[in-house]
Amino acid sequence: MEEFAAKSGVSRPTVSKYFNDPSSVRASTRERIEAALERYDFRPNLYAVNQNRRLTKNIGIVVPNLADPFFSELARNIERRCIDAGFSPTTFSSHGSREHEIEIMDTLRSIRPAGVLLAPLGRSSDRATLEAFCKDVPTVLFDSNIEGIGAAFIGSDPFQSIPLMVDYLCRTGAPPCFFEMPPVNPNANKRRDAYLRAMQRLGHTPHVVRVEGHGWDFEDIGYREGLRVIAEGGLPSQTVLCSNDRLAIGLLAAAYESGIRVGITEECTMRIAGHDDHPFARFTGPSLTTVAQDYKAISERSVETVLKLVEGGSIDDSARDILFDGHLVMRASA
Amino acid sequence: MEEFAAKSGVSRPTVSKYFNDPSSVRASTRERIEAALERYDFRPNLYAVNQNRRLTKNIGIVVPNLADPFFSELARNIERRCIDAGFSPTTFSSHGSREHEIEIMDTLRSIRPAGVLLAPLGRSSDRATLEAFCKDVPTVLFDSNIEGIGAAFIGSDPFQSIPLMVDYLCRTGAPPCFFEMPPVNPNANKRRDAYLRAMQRLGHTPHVVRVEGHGWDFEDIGYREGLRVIAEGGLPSQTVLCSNDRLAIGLLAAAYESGIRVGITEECTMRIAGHDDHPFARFTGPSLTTVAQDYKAISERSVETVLKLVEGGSIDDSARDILFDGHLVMRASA
DNA sequence: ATTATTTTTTTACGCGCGTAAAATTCAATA
DNA sequence: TATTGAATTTTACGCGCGTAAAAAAATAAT
Repeated sequence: MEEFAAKSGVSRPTVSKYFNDPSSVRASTRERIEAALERYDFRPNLYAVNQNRRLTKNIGIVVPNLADPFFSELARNIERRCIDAGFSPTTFSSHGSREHEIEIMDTLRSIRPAGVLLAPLGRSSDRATLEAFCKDVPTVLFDSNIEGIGAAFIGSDPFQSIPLMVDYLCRTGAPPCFFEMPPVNPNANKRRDAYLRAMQRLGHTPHVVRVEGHGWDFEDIGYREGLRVIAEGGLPSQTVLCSNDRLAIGLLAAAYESGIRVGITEECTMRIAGHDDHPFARFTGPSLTTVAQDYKAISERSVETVLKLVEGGSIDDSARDILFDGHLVMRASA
Repeated sequence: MEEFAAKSGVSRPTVSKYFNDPSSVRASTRERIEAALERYDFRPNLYAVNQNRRLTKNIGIVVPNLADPFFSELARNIERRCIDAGFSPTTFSSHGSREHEIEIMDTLRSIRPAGVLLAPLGRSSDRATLEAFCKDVPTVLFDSNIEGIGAAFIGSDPFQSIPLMVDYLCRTGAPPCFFEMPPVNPNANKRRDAYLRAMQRLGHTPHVVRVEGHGWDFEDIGYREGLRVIAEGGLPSQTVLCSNDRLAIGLLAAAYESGIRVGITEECTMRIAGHDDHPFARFTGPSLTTVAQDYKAISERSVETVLKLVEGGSIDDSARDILFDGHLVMRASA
């Protein structure tokens, strides 16, 4: 930087200032630096910069499972917004495991992030670890909430989205049963509760089909348990609302294999709906009717919130928990 | 570290040495450091470490599209192996765009990686950029090759895997046509060529169905163009070998929507096969018959190779291009 | 007990930059 | 032209560590 400053005819601290904020130097100075930049393509050493800055420009993003296209899309969206705001996002995946999540918190500390966007595992999370982390680093939770942790939470409102789907299903055919696996996070519980409430409000008897399974191979659980439940004739209703799209995708596969026609048309004997609008939901056979989460709003608000924290702002209570509405995506399966 | 060294009763350089390789200090010294570590949980500042090391322990991983579970799995596998070898992997996704790929190369330079594992976009890649990069940083290509770039290439052998599938399809029914989109990388071309060759060898007339479409939304292309081709009755054979699984997933959706029964059983009028054993291929309706790439072997060898380069080894010609065999995964669709 | 070897300590330097305070220059205003 | 305030430069310091060379200490071999 010393050399480069000489080449551009300004002092080193001025160059340093330029790289931290080009608009903070006089226009004529800026031109000189940028002219030199063309010729020598100098760039500050990332490690030296981060070692000396009071606060890095790093933003950590943590999702429970990057192999899930839902989180992959969400993470990508968030990354882009961070970059546009002049920050350096780094995404981590907990791979559905508590140990990984803890490991990531440790790694995060070592990169000294200005802020973190965390979609926690949920039930598998180690509360103490996350709590300690959030005390040290400005952290915003998204997708899945853990009470009392993080400066804010941004997600979807199951008590809006689930009734939306239940209403639709009841209006267009038999009232749905609810297909779920042991909950991995609070969302799953809330979705079930929202289902129960919505059914009761409409005067229908709710039926929850809880199948076995653990881990994050949701499709596999939906498929295996779907095969079993169908074979045993154990579905209390031929309209099935699944706790999430991935489970629904598995159940669709099971139905297909069992020779059951799924869909809204006359000749079909079963209806299956999901929740989330998973990127693959368009390409199942039949295409999956679902409730779309508002990716855009969630990622936008999450980044906004964490950046506000980073810049020293505080979150007032009205913005602590933000829940966005989902919207119905009607396709062929229900 | 100064303080911590005092607490553990050894000198700072000794502590530094310990963190670089715990086995490089005497056992008694090591115990004293680790005892102190329990009480004070000190950890070296990542940025200071990386600024001063001749070579960082960073490994860059670049894939064309992390939203594709195929690459997501591959990347995860590679990451784990890097960590186990004592390195710090960071994964980047080009998101299917040339600009992103170039941007990533730039970012990579700034983290001064010891080595890089690169699955290039292929045709959209900027050759000059990659070439320049590989000259500066030990780089191993995987999945998709670009002639003359990188120290080695690790991938699958389409001239083994495609004939495997073609043989199977011909043996069990009508010879397949080949369903492809404009190739995004050399793999796609090689797969088509391998198909042509395999058909000729078996004495059948090959038919390539090339549909329009660009970008990395393969399912969408398979679906939209599938619908069109089916409606126009344009498939030269009712057995279709798709260039990759994602295209096949789209085509399956199109067939379903067109009321065509796909599968190997009597009542089915169409067979569809894919290539890659995409994580979702098990859950399509019907489940997708495909050729599995050897994830494990590819990731293992890729990491081995780049680490060898990093540690100063050189790659002899016999290891420059490594192609692993795929294996047939027979499911319901063909 | 002496020598040879390994490990550790001491000493010293430098990595490439951020940052703070004081001194200086500059452009715009009065 | 004098004044003022902002922008810049100068000066100086420190971040937290790696690393090299020489000196000292501990261990192993003779």
